[in-house]
Formats: sequence, C-alpha cells, structure tokens
Amino acid sequence: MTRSEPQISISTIRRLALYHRTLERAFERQEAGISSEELARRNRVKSVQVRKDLSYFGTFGKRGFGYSVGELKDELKRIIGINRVWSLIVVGIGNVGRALLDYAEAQRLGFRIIAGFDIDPRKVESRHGAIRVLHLDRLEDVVGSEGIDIGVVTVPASSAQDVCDRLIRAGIRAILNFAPMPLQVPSHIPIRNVDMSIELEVLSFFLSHAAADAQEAGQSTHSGRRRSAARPSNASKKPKRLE
Amino acid sequence: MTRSEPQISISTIRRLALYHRTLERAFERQEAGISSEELARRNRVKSVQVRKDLSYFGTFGKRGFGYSVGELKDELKRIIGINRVWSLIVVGIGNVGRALLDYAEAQRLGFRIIAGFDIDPRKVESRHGAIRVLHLDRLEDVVGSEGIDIGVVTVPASSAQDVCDRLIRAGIRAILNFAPMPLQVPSHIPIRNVDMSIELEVLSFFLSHAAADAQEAGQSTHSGRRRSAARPSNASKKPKRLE
DNA sequence: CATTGTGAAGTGATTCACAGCA
DNA sequence: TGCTGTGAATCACTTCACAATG
Repeated sequence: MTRSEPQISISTIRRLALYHRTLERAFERQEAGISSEELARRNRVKSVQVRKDLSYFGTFGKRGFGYSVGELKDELKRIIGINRVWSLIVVGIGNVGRALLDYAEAQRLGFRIIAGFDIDPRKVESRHGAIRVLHLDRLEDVVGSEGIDIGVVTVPASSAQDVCDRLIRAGIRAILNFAPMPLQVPSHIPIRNVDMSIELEVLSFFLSHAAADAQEAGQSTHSGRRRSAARPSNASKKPKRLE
Repeated sequence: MTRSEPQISISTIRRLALYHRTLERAFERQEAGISSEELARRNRVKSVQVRKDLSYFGTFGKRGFGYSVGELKDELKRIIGINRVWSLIVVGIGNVGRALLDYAEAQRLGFRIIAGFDIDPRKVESRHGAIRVLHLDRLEDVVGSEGIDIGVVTVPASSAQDVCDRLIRAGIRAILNFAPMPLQVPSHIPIRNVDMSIELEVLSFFLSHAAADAQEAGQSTHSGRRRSAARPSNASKKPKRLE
C-alpha cells in the first residue's frame, strides 16, 4: 500500500494521445485489429514503448494477436480523459486566437469553446462562427458562471501573466499558454506552453550544428538527444582543469 | 579523441532559447549582469540546471559575480544559431499559416519568411503584408532558387506527407510541422512538431487524474512527471501475477 | 565570500530479454 | 507460434556536493 503508483511522464501522455489519434483513423478505415508493432510504426516509436506505455494503465491486448482497434481507442479516450466534454475560453483574439476558435480537431475531441475575450472594441461583441467574442471585463463573470475548465492564453507576452492571474482567481482549472513567456501558476494548476519561436530555434540549432553527424531532431514524442556541441568562441573553454 | 562530445538534449536546447529570451528582455531593461540563480528563477528551473546547460558550450560567467547580460545573450545567439538569418516558407495559408506570416517574434529572431503557398485561387497571388502567397505549383521552383532553409507545414493532415515529400525533394533543410500527424522524413532532416490538440489532451489527462495529488503539468521546459494513473476499467489489471 | 563550473550520485525514461498466454 | 506484458538492465537527464576563483 505504501508502494506508490507508477510515474506517468508527459512523454507517455503525449504518446497515448498519438496512439489514440492513430486508432481513430484506423477505426474510420474499418481496421479491426492492430499490433503494437504497427501502432509503433505509424507513430515513429518502438513497439516495446507502445506496450510499456499501455501497461501503466492495464492490459488491453490479446497475446499472439494484438489489440482491438475499437476497444483500445475507447480505453485511451478514458485514460486521456476525452470521454467527456471540456469547456474552454480563448483570451486574446489575434491570429492565433482566431486559429483556435475554428480548430476543428479540438472540437472533434470534445473541447468546447464557450467564448473568446479581447479588449479591442472592433472584436468585442462580434461572433466567430458560433462563438461570441466578449470584452475582457467579463472574464471572471463567464469563468465563474459557466465553470470553465481550460483557459487558453493568446495575448501578448506583456499581459499574459496578468490574464493568467485573473483566470486562476476566477477558478480556471488548467491553462494552455501561447504567449512567449513562462507563466507563474500555483502548483495544482496544470499548464502547457506552446511556443513556436522556441521550436524554430531548435531547428536553427540543428541546422547550425548539422556538421558531419546530422540526426533526427526529435519526433515531438520523446525528448531526443544528439552528439556534438557548438564550439565555444570563448577561448577559456577546454584549457579546463589541467588535472 | 575517441571520447565523444557531450550529448545535447532537446530539453537543453529549448532552455537555452528561453535563457536567450530572458537575456534579451534584461538587455532592453539595461540590466548589466545576471546570476544563474536569477536566470533560473525567471524560467522556472534550478540554477544548477542553467549552469550545466551553459557548461556544455563553454564558460561564460565570472565566479562570485554572475554573467554579463550582453555577452551571454550574444553567446547564446551563436550557440542557438540565430546570429544569422534563416529563410522560411509557409505551406498552407489557413488560420495557422496566416498567424505565422505575421509572427513578429520569429521575424525579430532573424527568421525571414520568403513566401507562402496555397492551392486556393482566392489566396494565391494575394499578399500578406510584404509576403507573397504563391500557388503550390511553384514550391519546388522557389525552394530551389531561393535556397530556403526551413519549410513550415500548415496544411491539413491529409496532404501533409505529400507536401513534406515535395519540400524534401526540393532541397529543404528542416521542417516545422503543424499538421496533426507524424511526418516521415530522412534522418538528416531535423523536424519539430507543434500540435495544439495533443497539448489540450495532456491537460485533459491532468484534469481527469487531478484526484488528491495535483501537480505541475510540466513548465514546457523539462519532461515533468507525476504519480498515479487511470484505473483500468479493464478488470484484468492488478490480479497481475500472484507471485 | 558569493557564485560559477563540474565530477559523481541520484532519478527517471527507454530498451532488452524473455516469460506468459491466446 | 506470434505477439503481449514486464522485471531487469541500460541509457539519459537532473541534482548534489563541493572545489575553484574573480
């Protein structure tokens, strides 16, 4: 009983979401069964990784056969928590905010966008498809009365922390942050950052150090690693300790 | 000599990009020096992590004092490879594509968008700010003649692999993929995936398993980990081996 | 003497090797 | 026989502990 449950890493959670997506496609194509080998191949991971990821949550396969596409899909829905609807709001109706307002993939997974918020009078009280854009003043109001689960922050870096604080005071339960800055949140609020310029910089690093030994820059799914570093321009390195 | 260089993980590269961003802000605010402690605090990591990350590339600090903001910022620019200009194209001018076309942060870091591509006649030959939108037919042409470094894929999942293949045949050097599917690329082409729905699903997982022991869902920077898992609905788990 | 830089230890994630089972 | 499930081994990343030093 004192034995603690296995630690589920974010890498594992992300892979589970990828497996789920693969299974939805397989299901649409009426595939009945799938092996860990095939599931792995379609997501560029190893089959033992698939089996290990699943093993944290139960045993879902038939030895000698594989997994039922429909069953495993539904199990993953339950594990990930997308067997229910989550309510979202999007704060900041710029380009990224608008992209989210009609992001079909999210809708399909059961993320329901309840409203957008902005301070620009030209955007406020407009509609974007079925979604109302409200003035930022009404943030606390809506979060409180509608019991919003997830707040998506797509405001400029300069106001991101302020918006984040307001969301949390209003009772939001999780945050998805697109602003290019690390937000401070209490430890019980899960937060994820999506940062396009950091990803471009990772590519820049790989292109700069592509030298002899090019290598995959990580298929988003695991942490990835590589050899060889930028040489220090700083001449002080490598003299190091002379022992 | 046979000793291989240190392995630089993607986590480290991403943190370096965060440190660089922090230093640019400090530089604008005319801060002259900064300690690893402070740099860590502003990025929600530990100070020893900052020093370890930097140590892979040289020694940049003064003991008892800290780092020069200006110098470390420039060293990081060089290490990350953003002390030069990289050329990009954006394939698929939907909401996300448009968001990228006027993504100021990227421009500022020296990522220059050369053109956008689409097949929709209403978008083709339009302009978006200073950036031309061309027909997808001209993709190979432009990548070849302009020597484009990075291709950003923002087309629907169904055509993403096709676009990716064309980019690679045309000689692209790296790919940033926003399509919700893992792309197959040769191992010498670095690729990064940005996948909003996966991040929402990670939040869903944490909200679903928030039980007693809520915990940070990873501040984007490290992998993060947590206790406790979804109980298998599948009754077959936990009988396990009875030893 | 505050703060950096770094081997070594500790922690966590992936892969191996194979037992278990349909 | 073929494929799953998993403890043990390996590999990678983070943190500790402390020596080095401006």
